[in-house]
Amino acid sequence: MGLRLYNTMGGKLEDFKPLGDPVRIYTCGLTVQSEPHVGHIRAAMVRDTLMRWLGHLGYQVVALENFTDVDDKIIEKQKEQNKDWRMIAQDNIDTYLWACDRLNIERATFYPRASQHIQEIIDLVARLIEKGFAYEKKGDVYFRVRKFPDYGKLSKKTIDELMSGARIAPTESKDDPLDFALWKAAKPGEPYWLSPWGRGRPGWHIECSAMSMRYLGETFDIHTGGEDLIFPHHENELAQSLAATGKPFARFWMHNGWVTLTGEKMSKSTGHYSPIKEVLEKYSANVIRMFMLKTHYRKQLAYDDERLDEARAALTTIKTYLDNAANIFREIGKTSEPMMLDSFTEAMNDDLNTSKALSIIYDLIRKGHETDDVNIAASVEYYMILLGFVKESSAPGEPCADVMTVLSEVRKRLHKEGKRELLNEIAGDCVDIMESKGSSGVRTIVIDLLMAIRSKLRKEKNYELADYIRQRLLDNNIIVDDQSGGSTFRSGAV
RNA sequence: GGCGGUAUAGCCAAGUAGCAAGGCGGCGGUCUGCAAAACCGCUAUUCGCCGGUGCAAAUCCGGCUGCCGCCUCCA
Repeated sequence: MGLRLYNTMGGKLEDFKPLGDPVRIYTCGLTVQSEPHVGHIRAAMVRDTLMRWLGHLGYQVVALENFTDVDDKIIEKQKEQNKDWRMIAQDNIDTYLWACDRLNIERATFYPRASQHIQEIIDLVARLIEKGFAYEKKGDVYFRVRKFPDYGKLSKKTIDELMSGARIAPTESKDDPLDFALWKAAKPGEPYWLSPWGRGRPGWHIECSAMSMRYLGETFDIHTGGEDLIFPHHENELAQSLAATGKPFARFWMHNGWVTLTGEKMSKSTGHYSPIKEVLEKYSANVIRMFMLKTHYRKQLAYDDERLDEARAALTTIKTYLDNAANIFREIGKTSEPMMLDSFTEAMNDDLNTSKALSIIYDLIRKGHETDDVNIAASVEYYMILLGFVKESSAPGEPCADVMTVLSEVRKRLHKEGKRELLNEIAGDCVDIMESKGSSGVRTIVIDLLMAIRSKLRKEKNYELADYIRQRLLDNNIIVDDQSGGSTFRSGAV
């Protein structure tokens, strides 16, 4: 059974077969009027997981993620902050991409911006007017919703249902309350571009149609985004695209559940959100990824420090297993045959069931404890990387000032206590360790040396100094574990 | 009001008909100079409530209730 994805259009799981190679994906990115929060990151994480899994299945992927950098809200911000809208947009884009990189979220192939595709937008609007799906009123252009028979199909709404809540803002001059703006006339002081309808700017929705057509073609494979975009954004995007081209638009619509904070949906318009910048100060990329992957992407996800702490604990279990395995096997290496690949594949093929995929990793770890098979450890590592977790490595050149300081303190104390013999042995140990750890970084070598010293001290029952070394390493976030077969160390941070 | 989603152990969370994955926490144990970690074992006779269809239901059908959301800007 191949990949199956839940398609909002149709509301059920469907077999995924791409139109061709590469698979073409469009992700509705941010309207960049304020800082990115955890909810935005979840949407990006879904695209990331999807891209990684498609890559694993052997597909090439071209993914677009847009920035809507000109809209009503950002113009408001410009007035409020007395700061050019372009600078507001750029700041938020910078923060967002910085966060994505920190989180090991694979970059999309392109990040097109609305403001840089005005010509495509104007052309598309003109095309809709020509076909009779749009009309101009006082410099505004509106999409005539009733002209489009399938309107409401994606969001499962009918024209009648929508009518009850529809309203016309006093400034608008639509023929019908349901019609939406494709192009908006500029008011004094607002950014504008010249168009056949006078000075104006794009409405919301039209930029996504214009940019997806420009880069992916009129029909593409998968459209992703947050569930809150289904209506009106995606409904409108779909209507105007279909109306313009007469061809199918996105074949799959994938929508992720939103992130809540204290029980309510995160939303930048209400100010009720956790900025990703702040979250990244408290939690590592891997912890945040674990937090998100533990829950299926279509479900609501409650943001809460307790949940993040729990994710950290869950991640630590895996990390400790891998660290211990690395100590036992010296090197885990890459696996050519990951174990339980069928189960893992089945889980991921089932609409990216990362929750189930993670449970397979834990099953492997339990097996790993029973059998000490290096391929189990290699498999665990393989799956973790496949899910986008960052592998921590002690790369050569890694800063080692912290542990060098500890070593120098220990030497001084040994001098003071007159442990001449031990000091002599250390010189020999140092050479041995360097020879055996050839490819490791200096930091690892220094820690190994400290561990060797400590073992000798423990044999001499000099627990005071042994405990001192353990404490000083802990101060530097290195945890020492004394096990029956010998002592090991691991990094405390995850 | 209309529409959509959701309800599984102390908490989080998979599971769409055949004896309820996994994680966190808790409890007990092994190891141990101490500590920590690690490991092992235990931790839902039951899946919001009521009714129905099946040999069989957390899973299907009907009704009810709670929570969240959309219908206006939102990932």
